[in-house]
Amino acid sequence: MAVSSYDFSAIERKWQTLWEEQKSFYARNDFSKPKFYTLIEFPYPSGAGLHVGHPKSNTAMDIIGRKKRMEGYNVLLPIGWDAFGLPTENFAIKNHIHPAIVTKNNIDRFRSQLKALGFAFDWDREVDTTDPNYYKWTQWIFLKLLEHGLAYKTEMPINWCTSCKVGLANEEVVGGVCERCGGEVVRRVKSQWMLRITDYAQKLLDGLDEVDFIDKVKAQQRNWIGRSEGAEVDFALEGLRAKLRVYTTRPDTLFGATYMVVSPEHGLIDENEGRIQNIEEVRAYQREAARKSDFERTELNKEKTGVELKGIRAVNPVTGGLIPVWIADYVLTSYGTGAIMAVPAHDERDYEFAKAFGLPIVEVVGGGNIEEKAYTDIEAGTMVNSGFLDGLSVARAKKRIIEHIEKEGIGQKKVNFKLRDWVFSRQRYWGEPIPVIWCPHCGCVPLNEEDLPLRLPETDEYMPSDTGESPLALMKDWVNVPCPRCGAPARRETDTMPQWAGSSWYFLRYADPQNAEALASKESLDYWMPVDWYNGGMEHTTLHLLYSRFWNRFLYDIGAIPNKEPYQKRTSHGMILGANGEKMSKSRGNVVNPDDVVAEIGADAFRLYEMFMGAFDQAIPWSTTGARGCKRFLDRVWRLQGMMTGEEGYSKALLPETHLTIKKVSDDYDKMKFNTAIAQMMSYVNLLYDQKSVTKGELKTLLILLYPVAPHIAEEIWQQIGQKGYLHEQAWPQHDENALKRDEVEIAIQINGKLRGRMTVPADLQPAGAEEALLQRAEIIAALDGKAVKKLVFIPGRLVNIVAG
RNA sequence: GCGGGCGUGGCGGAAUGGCAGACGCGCUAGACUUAGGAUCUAGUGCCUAUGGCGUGGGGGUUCAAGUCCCUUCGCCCGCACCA
Repeated sequence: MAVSSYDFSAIERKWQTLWEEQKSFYARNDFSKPKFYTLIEFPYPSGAGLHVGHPKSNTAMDIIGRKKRMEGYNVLLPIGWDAFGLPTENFAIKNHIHPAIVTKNNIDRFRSQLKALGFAFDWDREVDTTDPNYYKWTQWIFLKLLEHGLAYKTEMPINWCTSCKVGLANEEVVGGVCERCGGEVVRRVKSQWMLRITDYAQKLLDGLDEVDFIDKVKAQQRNWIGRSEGAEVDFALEGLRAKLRVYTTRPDTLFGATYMVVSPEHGLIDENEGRIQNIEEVRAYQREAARKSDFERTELNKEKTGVELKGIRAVNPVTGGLIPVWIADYVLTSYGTGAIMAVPAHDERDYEFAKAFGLPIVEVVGGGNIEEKAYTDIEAGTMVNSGFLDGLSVARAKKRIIEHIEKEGIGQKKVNFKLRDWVFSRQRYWGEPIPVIWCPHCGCVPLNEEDLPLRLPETDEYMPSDTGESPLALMKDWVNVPCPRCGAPARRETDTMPQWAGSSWYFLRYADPQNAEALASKESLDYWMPVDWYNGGMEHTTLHLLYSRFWNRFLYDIGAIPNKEPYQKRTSHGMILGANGEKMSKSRGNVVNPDDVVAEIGADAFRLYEMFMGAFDQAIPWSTTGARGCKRFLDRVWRLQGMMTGEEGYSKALLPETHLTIKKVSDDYDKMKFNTAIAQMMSYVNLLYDQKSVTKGELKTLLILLYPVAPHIAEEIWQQIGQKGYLHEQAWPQHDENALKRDEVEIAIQINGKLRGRMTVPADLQPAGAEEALLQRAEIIAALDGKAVKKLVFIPGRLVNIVAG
C-alpha cells in the first residue's frame, strides 16, 4: 500500500460486511426510545442501474440518520423497490424475458450498488411493490376507496400515449407529450377507473399548513390544487326553460357580461340542435376541436376561434339585456361548468375574443383604459355602469353581488379547484390487478378481502394492444370467474393500477413490512409515523407527493392509520448535471456511472464529493477533478495517524478552532449545508497539518464528525488508533461555548468605510468607553493620516470604522 | 401571463447589514523523486499597482450593502386559454 494513500476498496468491503453481519443500522422495535424516521424515495429499479442522483439523496439522509442515531434516537432508514411500471414491461417485451425476471435482476443490481456505497439502510425492511404480500395491501386500499365512493369507473376522454399505448393521468402529460417516452398524446374516450382526489382538494390544501415542507414544494402543491373563489350564476335562455350555468371569479363584473361562451363539448348544443340556425357550422367546429390533441389546442392558443350559436340568446340576469352565446375552444369543458360569462372589458381572453369577433365591450370597473386593453386589477378601481354596485370597490361589489344573486335564487358562492380526478387504470400487464369482478346481474362486485391478493396471472402474452384493451383480457382462464355475490358467470376487471399506486403508501409498510393481518400494526404505526424527514426530487412534487398525501389522509379518515399527514418535513435535492452543465442523458453522452466513480476513488470519496459539490438544493455539474480533490482530502485525513500524539484531550493552541468545528459541522448537517460542514473539516485538517501534530482527542472528534459522510474510512482509522467499539456507538460530540472565546482578536480599521489597516485588540473590548483608547492606537493614527475624526463606530470582534474628513 | 428561484474569480461555490471570494478544482513556480493523475512549500479576483476597481446594469437607505428598498436586464424550474 502506498504511504500517501489508503486502500479504500479493502476497507470499504470490510466495514460493509461487518455492518451487515452485525445489523448495525437496523431499526429496533423498542418503542420506548425516541424514534426518528428518515425516508428517501424508494428507487425504480431501472435496467440502467443506479444513477449518480440516487446517492445524493441517499447520502444526505444517511448523514442525518447516522447523526440522529449517535444522538440517541431509534432511527429508521428503510429501502425498497418501486418495481411495477412501463420501462420494465417494455424491456421485457423487447427481449422476451418475463417482467418478473427483469425486475428481480434489476433489483439485485440496485441492491448491490447501494450496498457498495455503505448506506445505513435497514435491509430487513425491504419492500417490493410487485410482491403479492405487498400488493395485497395496495389492492386492499383500493377496495376501501371503492367502498367509500372514492373510486369509480367512467367513460371519459383521456390522454392516450400513442407510443406506450396507455392512458395517462393529466400529471403524466408534460408539454403535450408523454412524460415517460416523449410520445404523442391524443385524446381518446375510454372507460377508466378514477379516484376522487378532488374530494380531498381542500384537505390536501389545509394539510400543507401543518407540515414543514420547503416553500417551493408547498407553492407547487397549492398551485396544482388551484383553489379559486367565485360564484356560479344561472343565465336564462330566451324562449327556453333550461338555464345556462357559469362559474366566475369575478361576479362583480356581471353587469359587463356582453356575451357567453360554452366549450365545444357542452351539452347545450345537442339539447338545442333544432334551434341553432347554423348547426352545420357549429358541428364542423366541434369536429375540428375534437380532432385536435390537447397539445395542439394549447399550442394554437394565440388566436381565438369560435362560432356563434345563432338562434340562442341568453339574458344577463342583472341588466336584462339579450346577449349572444358562442362556442369556442378557449373554454374548457373540464373546469367550472364548461361555460363562461364573457366580460371583455375586464378579462384578457374575453377582450381578445371580443376584438376578434366585434362583440361589445362594456366597462364596469373604472380606472383602466379599455380602449387599449382589458382592465383586470382587483385591488384598485371603482364600479361603474353597474346599477346598485356603482361606486363600490371591487372587493365590496363582489360581496354585494353574491348576496344579490343568492337572494334572487340565480346563483351562489362557489369554490373551484384546478385539480382533476386521478385517472387510475392502465391497460397494461405489469401492474397491480384491480380486484373487482363485473357481473351481468350485480354490476361491479369487489373481491372479498380474504381473497386478496389477487395475483397477476402467469403469462407470456403481455403485449399491449392498439385497441387499448389490457393484455389480461386475453387470459380467459383468469378472466372468466363466477360472480362472488350471485354465482353467475362473470368477468374480472382487466385494467391494472398505475405505478403511483404502490408508492402512495410504502412509507406505512416500512413500519411493519411482514405483517399479514394489516398494512401495518397499529402499535408500529403509532410509534413510527409520521415520517420525520423525507427527501426527494422536485419532479415528484405534484405526482407522488400529492397522491401519497391523499391516500394517507383517506386511510386516516377511515381510521386505518393514526396520522393525518404522512411527512412532517420534506426537502428536495438539486440535480447533478453532466460535466458540460446539461442534464445527464445517454443521448448527450454525459452520464457518469457510479460504479466507475467507486472503482476510482471509493465510496467514501464519492459520497463526500456529492455532498461537497455545492448547495444541496442546487443543480450542479459533475467534475471528475473535483471528486478527486475529495479523495485527496480523505488521504490527508488518513495520514493524520502518523502525526498523532497520545494526548487524549484537545491541544490548547487549537482549542477554539476544535470547538468551532464541532459547532459548525453539527449545525450545518442539521441544515443540510453539507458543503460548508465539509469545508470546515478541510480547514481544520489544514490547520492540523500546519501544527504538524494532532492529539488523539482531536483526531477522535474529527473522525466522529466525518463519520456520517465517510463512514468506512472513519471506522477504519478509529480502529487503527486502538479505539474500542464502533463509531456508530459513540455519542455525538458537544461544543463548549466558552472554549470558542479567544483572548485577542484581529479587527479591521476602516476610514470612511474603506479598509485602511488591521490591529489586534482584546476580544472582550466593548464599545462603551473604548473610543478614547482606540483613538490612541498607533495603527489608527497612521490610518487617519492627520484627518479629523467626526465619528467612530466600533463593532467588537469585527472592525472599527472612522468617519473622518 | 401566474408561481418559485438564480445572477459573485478561469470553474464549483463561501459570506447573522460589518475585512467579498472561505473550502475545493484548475493554473504558475519551486522542493523531493528513476518516475508521477503521488506528496510537500509558495503564489493565484481584475487593472494603467505605494494606488485604484470589483458581487448582471442604474438609482436609493446606512458610519458600513453581495446582503435591505426601488428600478432595469438576463437565465433556470414548475404551471399555463383554469374564467
